[in-house]
Amino acid sequence: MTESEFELIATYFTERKFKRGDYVVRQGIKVDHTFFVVEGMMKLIFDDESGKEHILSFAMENWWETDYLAFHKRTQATMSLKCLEDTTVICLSFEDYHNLCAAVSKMEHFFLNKATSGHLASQQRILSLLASTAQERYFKLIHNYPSLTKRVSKSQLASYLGLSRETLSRLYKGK
Amino acid sequence: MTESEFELIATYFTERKFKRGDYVVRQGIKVDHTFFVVEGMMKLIFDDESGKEHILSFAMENWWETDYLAFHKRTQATMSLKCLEDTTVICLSFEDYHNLCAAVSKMEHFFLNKATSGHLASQQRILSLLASTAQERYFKLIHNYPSLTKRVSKSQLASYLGLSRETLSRLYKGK
DNA sequence: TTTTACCTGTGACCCATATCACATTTTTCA
DNA sequence: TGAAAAATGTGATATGGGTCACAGGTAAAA
Repeated sequence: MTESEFELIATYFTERKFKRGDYVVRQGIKVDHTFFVVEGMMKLIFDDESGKEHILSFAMENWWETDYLAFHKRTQATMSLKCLEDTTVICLSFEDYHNLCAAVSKMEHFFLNKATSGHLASQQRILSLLASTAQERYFKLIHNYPSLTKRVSKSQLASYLGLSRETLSRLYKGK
Repeated sequence: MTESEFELIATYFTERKFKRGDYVVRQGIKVDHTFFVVEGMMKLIFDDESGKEHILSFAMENWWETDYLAFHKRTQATMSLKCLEDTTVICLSFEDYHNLCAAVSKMEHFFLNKATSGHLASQQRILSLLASTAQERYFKLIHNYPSLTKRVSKSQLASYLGLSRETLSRLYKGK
């Protein structure tokens, strides 16, 4: 990517800073942007009717995240994006996302790669939900993302894995 | 899309026909192609150590499917793609996939859309595995894909939903 | 530094779903 | 068309993981 391409691309972006606990996207509110994490960490969550929170993903440095369904369908969020740490993001609006793809085919290629690997990762997660026990899923997670387990609480991990914090706590007796 | 674009694109594709029960991709064998379903139906499955089959997706007409992880990483399949009906597919090799994207930016755009919607669908499925009961998942499925439930057996649906066929059978007493 | 909120572990008990076993019906294809 | 294979329903029983409850620990914020 050349200097001039980089400068062009930079004009599409806006930087914003959030505090731990802040919502970047909130359930019920229209989603106009997708966000790139420069520094910090967020979680993409769904709060169900019973008040339970489910974690769809953790977004760390260099990840793009938003409520993609709402972003692409131009609707209200059904999920929220909440900061687990003070976080700096770069914002890209829906319009600019498409303008950028049209203007710079390298960016379209880049987003294709992102979408593909996102799809792959989700598929692997579905597989582990279908085929693995709670224990296997937990050990696979700490094996594949050791840094994650150092940055988030056990309760958060439990919610990501789809189990109760009590059950997670019982999985590593003496481990 | 113009006539000449269409003709160019067509040169990248090869048609193949398979019988019900045939494997299009087989666990352990290198994956060189992605497949577009012209007619028929396939399932993407993972067979675990205990011999249990898990269904990752059903590929019906107009869907692209393969073991994407193996396809993109240029490795052996960890999943299989098996025909549920006699099926006609169009094959696109890894090389041609990239050549085509580079040659025809509309195709790259098209694949970006596919990957994005694939990612969205997977995310919704993860959410339903995390947040919904077996019953809710089953009723959501027949609501969202009524045609699917008419083409595949209950055991296959159970496997897709991540539950035993016995449990599925007990979910619709009087329904 | 103190207060307050959040996080973690653990026991007791419960329930949704799995497993096993068997009978019956439906579909496939030779 | 007839035999073999696959799909389905249903009872009995087992179990992984959830829920509730409480206590002690750790971190954040005023």
